[in-house]
Amino acid sequence: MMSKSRILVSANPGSGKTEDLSNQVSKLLQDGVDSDNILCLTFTNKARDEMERRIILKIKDTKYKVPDIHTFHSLSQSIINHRMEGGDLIPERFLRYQILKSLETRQIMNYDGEVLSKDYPAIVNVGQIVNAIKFLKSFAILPDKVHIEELKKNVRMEYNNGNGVNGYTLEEMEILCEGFLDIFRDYESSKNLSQMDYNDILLRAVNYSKAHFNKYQYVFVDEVQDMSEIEYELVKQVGENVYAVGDMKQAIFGFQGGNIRALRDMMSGKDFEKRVIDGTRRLPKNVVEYCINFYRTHEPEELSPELDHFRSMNEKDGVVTLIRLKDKGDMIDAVTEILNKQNNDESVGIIVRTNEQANDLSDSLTLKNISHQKISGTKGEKLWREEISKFIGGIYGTSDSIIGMIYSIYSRIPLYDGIQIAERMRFENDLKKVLPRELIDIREKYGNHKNQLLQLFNDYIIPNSIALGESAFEAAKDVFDSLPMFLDRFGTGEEYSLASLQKYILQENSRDSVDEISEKVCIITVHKAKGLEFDHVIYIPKYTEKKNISAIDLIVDSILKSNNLSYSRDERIKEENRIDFVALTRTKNSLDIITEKKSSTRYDLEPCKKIDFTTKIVNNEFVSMKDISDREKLKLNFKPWIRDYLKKKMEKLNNLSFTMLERVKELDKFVESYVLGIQTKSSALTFGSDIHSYIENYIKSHETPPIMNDEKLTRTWSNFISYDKYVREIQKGKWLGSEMKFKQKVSNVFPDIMTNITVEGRIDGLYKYIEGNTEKTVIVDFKTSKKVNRDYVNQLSLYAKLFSLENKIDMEQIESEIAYLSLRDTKVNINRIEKRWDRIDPTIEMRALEDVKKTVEKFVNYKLSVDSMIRDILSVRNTESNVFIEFQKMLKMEMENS
DNA sequence: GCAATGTAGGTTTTT
DNA sequence: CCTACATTGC
Repeated sequence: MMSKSRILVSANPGSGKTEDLSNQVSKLLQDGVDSDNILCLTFTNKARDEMERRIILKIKDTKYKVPDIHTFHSLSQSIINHRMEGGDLIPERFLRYQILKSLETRQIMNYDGEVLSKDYPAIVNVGQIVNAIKFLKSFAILPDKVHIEELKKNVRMEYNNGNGVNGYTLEEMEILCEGFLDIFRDYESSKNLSQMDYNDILLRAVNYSKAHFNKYQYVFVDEVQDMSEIEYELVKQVGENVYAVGDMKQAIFGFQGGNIRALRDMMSGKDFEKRVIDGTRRLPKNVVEYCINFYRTHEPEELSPELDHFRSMNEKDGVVTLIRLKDKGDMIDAVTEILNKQNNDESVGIIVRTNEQANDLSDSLTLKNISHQKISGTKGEKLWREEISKFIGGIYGTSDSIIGMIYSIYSRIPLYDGIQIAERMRFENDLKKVLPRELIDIREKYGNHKNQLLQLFNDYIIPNSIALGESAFEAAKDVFDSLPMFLDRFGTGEEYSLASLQKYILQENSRDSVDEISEKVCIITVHKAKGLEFDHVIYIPKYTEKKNISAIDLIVDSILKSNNLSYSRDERIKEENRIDFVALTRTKNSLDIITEKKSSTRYDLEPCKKIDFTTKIVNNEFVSMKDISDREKLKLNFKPWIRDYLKKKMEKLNNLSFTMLERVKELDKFVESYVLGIQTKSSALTFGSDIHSYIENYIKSHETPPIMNDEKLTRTWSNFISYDKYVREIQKGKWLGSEMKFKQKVSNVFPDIMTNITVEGRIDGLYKYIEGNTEKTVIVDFKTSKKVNRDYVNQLSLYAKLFSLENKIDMEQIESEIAYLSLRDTKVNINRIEKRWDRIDPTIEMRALEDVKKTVEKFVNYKLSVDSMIRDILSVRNTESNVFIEFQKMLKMEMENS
């Protein structure tokens, strides 16, 4: 083989890449090359095992030793170990937590930790930054290679060319650039010498092998199209002769640094001898034709000479079917119908684009009793981490967090008992009198979260997780494994707190998946399906055309650019085509593509059969695995109580507040706060109440607040001072009071609502001024919200009405004003906190009062007819509250069984 | 016909 | 989280 030292083999899907590699290896051995001089490299452990299996098969009857077969990471690890520089792999949770901490303490964004941990794509969040850091490091870019002025210049250029980021001003972006660099630095310096992330392993190996490392004579690389810049570097350093096999059309790991540029260079340059493997054994004729057509249609510019060699050596014709759904909800029925037609002995791969799709589909198939396997991602464990966090919160915390713990699944308290306990806790200070004995014991025994945390996991959380099922156990074990590193790093000093521990626990982690395919029907993402084949494939794509670049992507692109590297937006679109190509080429027989009709044109190519599918069954309600098992359990001892409880609870609620009214519009929150008694306090709330009490003291007794060392507090306060100036000097007004409570009968406020309940409001500030000959009274509500919100008008309209009734002043003489003291109209914290005061227009105010009236009516109706409330509770979707879901589920069952 | 309300979507993929 | 667009209600 090695007439020339570097060979690049282009191999179409199913053409026998691994087979070719193992053949070449055994040929070398037969030619007398020593095993020790040969190295095989793969990307995944799975591929490594497969390669080993094939080679052993080839040489099993010979005297040859199996050569080194490594993944890129295991090779790197062995190089590092060789240099006595071994280290610990840092859990990704650590990485994420570190980033969250930097984002928060440096106040880079105008959001608090909870929001920054979620993946709202419009907001620069932890997930985006993790990806960015990993991506940059795959190009060997560390903070010292980020030149801030260059970076900003590139960003400015994009903005000047009209390629800015939606929702971010140039000013924000420039500040964000600095923020990103700070976070990157924080992250790198947070690790000690022995701690490494995946990219550190490669980076260190490259550096060490540069110094000196015994080269292998021959290096074989599988899936060469997925190689990142540093992996390419490593190959060049460890091997003299290179035999690389890959397929550019299957490069789908660009997000991970998979660098098509390296492959393009190899293909176009003269360093490598180019070869192509002929034919495909896997794919039947029609599928091959379809796939060629697909690639040529969507990538007309791409030179892919190996496509001319993409010929089926499979005697079957095969068939491609495009199933066009009228409605997205029909998908499960389409899948079911296809599965029902399958031969039970043959394997079916249901290939999806995202883990979320995989989870949803798997749950639906379970509901239909269709046995299958889901090769899962790691994102399904969020719920369990939340439950662990809530439980720990109550074990180590006080008051409100104990109520949270009572409702957590780990307390093992049934919902009914939980409600009773939460109720009693409001009047009873002695926990021993209300909490179950076991929880009291746990609080006492493991009461110190610094020292007994791991023991608590050992003794209680992990055993209980086992009882809760596999995914609960996986989640708990995963959290447990990553705790020592947290305690070691952050467990000392002032920054250690229950809150920081909970933040750490709530972060996602990525783990190696070890799933082997064992079922005939298998749900799998495209990326995991790479390298696999099935008798039949059902592909459910999720293709989205529109691509607005995100803030963090622009920064990453600009950093690459200033390092003379590039990963263009075009490349992102091309990768999407390749992802489809990989999915389409996994089948040995038939290929079914299921897509919504409106987005089907992309796949409407010859040769394919087209079917328009509409389901006969209408009901496609989402129910999760957990629901099913719980339901079964609950049916065993079922005693209806929720309806009565809700009724009683509603009967007791006889005094409305504005917050309560707001919650009526979001019943999940209403149930949480007023039925279950769970009060959540956010940092925004603390901030708001601090400011409000400063203002109260100032208005009532001219007290000035204590020295503030918080930027946001200081600026907000200074905004209040300018408002005060405006009131006294411009309006010539006089403060009359602050924090004044008013209470009225609802039937006084809204005469056509027949009820005995009352409504209450608290006015933040009140002043009067003279206009012409009339005295005007202004009621003021101070807001520390980031944004102007038109709902506030409703609140003020109600308060104005309450005030006019209480003081028998005509509504005409009352004006209301919203004073925003802490407006931040940007996503990035540009260190500016704006102010504005809105005098409310009387006509708008009247309309707003009508709005309030509707909500009050709704509330009164709920009190009168608990069944109408139940109906609405049952129709709530998309809630984030686990307890509410539990409540809803129980209620539903109760209603169905009564 | 317009306002109020609901909901999708903003990629996402993983050694 | 925030916006844009679709659907529903009066």
